[in-house]
Amino acid sequence: MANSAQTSRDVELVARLQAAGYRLTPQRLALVHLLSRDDSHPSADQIFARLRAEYPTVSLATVYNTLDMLVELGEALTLDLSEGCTRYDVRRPGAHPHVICRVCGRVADLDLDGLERFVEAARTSTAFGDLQPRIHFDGVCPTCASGSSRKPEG
Amino acid sequence: MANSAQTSRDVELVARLQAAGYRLTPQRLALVHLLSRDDSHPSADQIFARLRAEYPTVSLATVYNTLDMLVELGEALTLDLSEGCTRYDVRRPGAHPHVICRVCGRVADLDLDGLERFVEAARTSTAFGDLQPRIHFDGVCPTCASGSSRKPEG
DNA sequence: CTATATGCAAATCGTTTGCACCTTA
DNA sequence: TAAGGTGCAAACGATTTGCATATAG
Repeated sequence: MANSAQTSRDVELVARLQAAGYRLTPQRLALVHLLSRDDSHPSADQIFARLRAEYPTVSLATVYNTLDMLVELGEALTLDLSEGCTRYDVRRPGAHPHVICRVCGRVADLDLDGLERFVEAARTSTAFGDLQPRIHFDGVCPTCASGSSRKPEG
Repeated sequence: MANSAQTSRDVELVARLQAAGYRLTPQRLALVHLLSRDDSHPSADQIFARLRAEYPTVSLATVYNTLDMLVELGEALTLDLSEGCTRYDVRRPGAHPHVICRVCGRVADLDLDGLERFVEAARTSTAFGDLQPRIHFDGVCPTCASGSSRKPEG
């Protein structure tokens, strides 16, 4: 247990899984442990690769299964950022805006004043009901903007 | 020409293509004509099917090529709505919010007061630069909410 | 013990690509 | 006629699925 300090999110997730009647398999525990500490908004593939490093027998199918399970429980947020793959936010499962760097793909959470007001404006502007916001901004992160690995403009 | 009345968008697009040095092939003209009148935010597949109805020899590859071309010219907006395929908005190419029905997939444009203010708030809240908003809301359209084809709640 | 998970490999499906043949300008 | 497009079919890559084996409770 030396290298597996637990975060409160970690404990919370395990409790949720158990409460929902899911079996606590080693694969799930390892995944939850990893995800509760990872704020990079990783894709399934990235999660798979990282998990494999400490757990060489896990399969990609199990990663997908567990992610689906977390999404179902409302404990994971899916991000469709037009990259060709879905990325996941397990640390902050409530819907919130993100920024993604169009050069390197880095994703960051965004806390915006006026978000509530904005969503409220949407609710009163459409006949559609039960609205859930999906908000992100494409941009260029400071590292890429400073030309570290690629020029800022084409 | 009886059934091919032109919209101003149609004419505008043809002019843009020509000005950009693209050849005006029959396939491109048919596609542009169709897209400039279609406000359903169709996917490439749907566009392909509709185009085939009047033009049985077009290929899906040409549909993708032409869409890419329009996106490059800034004349088409891509929408990634977590449906497993990209949808396109060629009628209003400027970035704007959308609503999508999570039951039937219908998409509608959304005009929101305070959008500028909101985007401005985002620009001042992150170190990322050159932000482009990607905003949509999942919801339930009036038709689906009224239970026409499925119950509103699980 | 047995319902549930896992791992593997094959299947799916949207999108992209390679290439020989056409066509616009 | 020559640069650029087209259609077809094969290739790709993310995700899903079927199924025999393993295991949590």
